[in-house]
Amino acid sequence: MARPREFDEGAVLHAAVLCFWKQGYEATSVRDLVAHTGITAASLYNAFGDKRALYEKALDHYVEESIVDRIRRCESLPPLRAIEAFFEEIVKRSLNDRDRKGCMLVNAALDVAPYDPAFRKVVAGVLVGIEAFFQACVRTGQADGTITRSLPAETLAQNLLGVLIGIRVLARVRPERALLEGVVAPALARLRVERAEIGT
Amino acid sequence: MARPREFDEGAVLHAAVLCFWKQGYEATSVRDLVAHTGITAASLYNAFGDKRALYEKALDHYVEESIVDRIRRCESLPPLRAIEAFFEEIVKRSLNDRDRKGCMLVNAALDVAPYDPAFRKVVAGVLVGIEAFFQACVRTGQADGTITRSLPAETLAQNLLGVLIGIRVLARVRPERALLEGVVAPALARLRVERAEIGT
DNA sequence: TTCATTTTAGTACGATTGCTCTATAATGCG
DNA sequence: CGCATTATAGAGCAATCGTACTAAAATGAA
Repeated sequence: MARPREFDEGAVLHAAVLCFWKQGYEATSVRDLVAHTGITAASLYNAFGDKRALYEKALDHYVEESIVDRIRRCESLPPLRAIEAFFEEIVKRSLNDRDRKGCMLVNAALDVAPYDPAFRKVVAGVLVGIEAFFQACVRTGQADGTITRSLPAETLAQNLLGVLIGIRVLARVRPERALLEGVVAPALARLRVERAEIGT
Repeated sequence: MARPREFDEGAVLHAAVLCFWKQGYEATSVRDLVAHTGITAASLYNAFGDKRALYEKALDHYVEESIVDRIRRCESLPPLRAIEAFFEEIVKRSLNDRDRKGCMLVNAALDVAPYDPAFRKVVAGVLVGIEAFFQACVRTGQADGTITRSLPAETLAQNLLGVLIGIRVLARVRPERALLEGVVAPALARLRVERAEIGT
């Protein structure tokens, strides 16, 4: 047939994720990518298309192995616990994030989404998925009495999504444990059933 | 003495704000700035220094006339009402933001702050100021009984800051009224005193 | 008026950008 | 073994980047 590839596609994609994640789309040059992936520009263009196409694949890769995976790990827990575990992991990751990369998806929301309708759709779609995860948790919790019914599940889920994004942005500027936990605490406290609510 | 300036410094700064706000720091070229401010590159460098210095002045300008001004307008209201009015304005502005510029400060938090310690300090400082505004409102409201005492003022203020940033980011990708109002609603509902709490 | 000083205008510089081209290398099929 | 096909290597392209430079223009002081 033809000459075989000398690089591992997954490894190259992972390296590309790191570049785009750390520096953003515009600030990452094709030469950066060449240096960090270890393959030449020709191979890169041949295998992934242009810079934009590579970014798209890198973002997909990130979403799949970071966000989708986290949701999968959490959604088997009891509903309230799932939401708590989700945020615990987010706060922990944000505080261990030494070079303050934040979340690549949230970065993409301000970096590429506003200037490219296709990217906006991708980012919006993933955010809808996260919101759906929260909403499913809340709905289940409301049914079994572990989560408050004082507000609709949609509304509570939307609030959780907003808080999540807020933490991810805030952590890149003020990565302080007390602050991040302070942002989360009222959102979680709000989910728990009030004493006055029990039995209604 | 010497030849006088032919341009209005404030007008030029305003045009520069629009450029950086709409496109971000990297994506705005000096030629863009020249085109939109109406002055030449030489005048620009002479009056404001390099691109980075101009961005810094533009960000200051934005913060002063957009954020500081909003806080000033709200802080004369009753505490709970001040917070409500603040978020009402944010949601309204986000929905009227046809080209999805979002908030220049929040944009700066992901655009320049992570890569420039000086900018990070500026952004962090303004965020601390917003948090202080929320905290002052909550504290006053807790004192006069209009805001819940079930959580510390610091924590509630931190949550409000996170929600604020979340809305600003979310609005650039999914500028839907129901979503933005859904993000805010639980945060505000949380502030109000519960029936069970009255008289404690 | 002459001078010192600053702004303006336009051009141009070196560096970097995303991307392409040509040439060579490596494979399986017939 | 050729042959078709794809991958790799590295140089190089036009465009754009931030910035600097030179020359002309406009002022108040002397």
